[in-house]
Amino acid sequence: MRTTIKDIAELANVSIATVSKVINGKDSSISKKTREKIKRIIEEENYIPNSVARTLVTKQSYSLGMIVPDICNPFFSQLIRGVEEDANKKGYDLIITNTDDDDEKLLVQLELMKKKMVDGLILISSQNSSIGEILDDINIPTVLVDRVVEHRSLVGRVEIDNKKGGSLATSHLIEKGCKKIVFLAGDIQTFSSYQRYLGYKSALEDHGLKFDETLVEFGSFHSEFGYNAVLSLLDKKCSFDGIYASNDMIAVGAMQALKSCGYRIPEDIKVIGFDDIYLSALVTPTLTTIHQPVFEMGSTASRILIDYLSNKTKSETPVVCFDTRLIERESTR
Amino acid sequence: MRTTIKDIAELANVSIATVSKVINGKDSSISKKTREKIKRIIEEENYIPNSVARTLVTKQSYSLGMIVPDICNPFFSQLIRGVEEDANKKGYDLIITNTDDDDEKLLVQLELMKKKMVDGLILISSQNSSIGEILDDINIPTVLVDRVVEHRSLVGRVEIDNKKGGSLATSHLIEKGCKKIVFLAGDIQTFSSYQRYLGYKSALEDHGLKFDETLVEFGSFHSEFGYNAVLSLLDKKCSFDGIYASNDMIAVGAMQALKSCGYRIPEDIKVIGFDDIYLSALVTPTLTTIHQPVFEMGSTASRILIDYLSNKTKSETPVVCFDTRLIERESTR
DNA sequence: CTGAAAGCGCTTACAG
DNA sequence: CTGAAAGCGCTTACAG
Repeated sequence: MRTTIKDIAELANVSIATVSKVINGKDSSISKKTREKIKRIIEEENYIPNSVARTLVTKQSYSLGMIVPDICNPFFSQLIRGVEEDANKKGYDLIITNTDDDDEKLLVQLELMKKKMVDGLILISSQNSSIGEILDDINIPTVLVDRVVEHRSLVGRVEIDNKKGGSLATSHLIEKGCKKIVFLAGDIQTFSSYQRYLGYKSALEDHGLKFDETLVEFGSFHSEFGYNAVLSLLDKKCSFDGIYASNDMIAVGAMQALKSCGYRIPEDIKVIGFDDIYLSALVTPTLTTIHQPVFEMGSTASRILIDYLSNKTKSETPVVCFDTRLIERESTR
Repeated sequence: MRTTIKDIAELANVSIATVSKVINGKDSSISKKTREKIKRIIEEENYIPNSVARTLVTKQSYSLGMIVPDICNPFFSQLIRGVEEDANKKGYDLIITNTDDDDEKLLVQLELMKKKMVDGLILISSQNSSIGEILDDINIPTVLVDRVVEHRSLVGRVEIDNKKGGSLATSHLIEKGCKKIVFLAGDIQTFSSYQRYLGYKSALEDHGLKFDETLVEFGSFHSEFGYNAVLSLLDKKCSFDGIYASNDMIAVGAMQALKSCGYRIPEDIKVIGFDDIYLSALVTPTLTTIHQPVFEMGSTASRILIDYLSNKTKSETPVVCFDTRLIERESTR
């Protein structure tokens, strides 16, 4: 049987209340002698307090839930690292789940977070209109990253200016001489992707280029989509000289397809991505992209959430918007 | 205030015992009428049972702990996906932490798992001699992936034949004409890396090549190590015509360094990795590597663990050893 | 068919 | 300086 507070109390000939006080450092009133005796016994017995019991009475689990679309996308694994960095430092741990952009899964996972009594939630969800209501029901303090869903337990948002980033990317291709720029949108239902799409359109307009909807492809955020979309465009004899992808995974898939069809990057077709995952510096040619400070975004999300949990003063909901910047690499040089 | 079982009981005019029974499907003795009434009220109130309270009494949390070195390495994020696939299907969720190969962190995380009452553990730890004792203390049913640490709560292992894989990789380079093969070992303290090292040595011997310790570099499992190790070897005017890296991240870093110094892959120097993470098919040239069925390894680890938790019959500790195979790509063609 | 009561391992307000 | 007691939200053996 596992050692409990009762065992420690018996061994020390004190009450469990006294043991509890020294465990929690509320021992200013406890004599030095008993305090040290209890500490010694805890040490000897390798006693680890049961935080499940503790959570039940204090209503604080010191766990945060983190729900991401896909842990295998380096953008999200880095984001997790950022959250972890801040949260662990403050004594919180993380329960992480993947939605695969599936709202059914999201719902199950939100209920899981409720069951497990997480103190707060860091969420990169879908944007479906029903999500707001569900979050209202669940009612756990939530920080959104790169998403916008209004609901009553929202305590902060961390984001970048996706429209500006999209415009930056598109303008860069135009300045490099591209006239017919494909946009690989990924899932346009996603807030950030839609904003990047708007940025694409506005940059075209700013430079006097006509928007051509046959140059836009919709799909998911994986490299397979980029690969297949490019093949399908080439198959349709669509001609283009630049590709702007909504994230780096898509861009990398697109580059693969181009190379397999004998196109040279950047000579024949230039490619730009979005996110600046480490992968983009490792592929050949290295990928020009829009950098997001992803680690910092994660730690900021955690900081906002834990600040809220510590103060419970629901002041203005903070929205932190990070700057993006263009990282020019070989794929557009 | 959150809805509790007491609220539901009051609304239904029954005792909490009765509500508990219908929640848990132990309602064969409950009249259809009360059962349906209770279900309706649960629905109406959006009642989600508090699993923290449940865990405290049943001693089952339906959570598994999973401790990996680095969630950002695609090998581990894929492994997590494999575990998740099996575990979620069976009603278990995951608490995931990163050790960064730091034993201090590992210790804290093991205590966390104990505190949180996880039912079992899937562990990719370091191999330090003290870990066995610590695991004895912690005493949570554990499945090890790609590691060997004897302890009393070990319930299974999932692995590959790393020595054979290492030999396969090295032999491939030799058959492709390499005479001086560098081994980028990563952290040789790691069981799998050491086995891969033994495979390297034995393949050299089998082919009548002399082992040369100046061709072996030790470090970590990141691309930075591969990059720096190659630069340092070149700096020392060390000559070589093949590189075998202990994982793909290292190999990719090594390729970068080679390319930046003007070497052609595979014409001047051939490169082979280990793991077959998705990245290896995306870099240029594409990377020859030793494939591990990582997703399946994850789901198998989960299956073994949950089987044990369901039966508690500690029969023979199962050890599942998966086959590896060579994936030939451009980097050795 | 239903419920009262004990108990899981803790914390905390209160009494002495 | 220390402890008895109530309570957190559940489950379960038992009684009726």
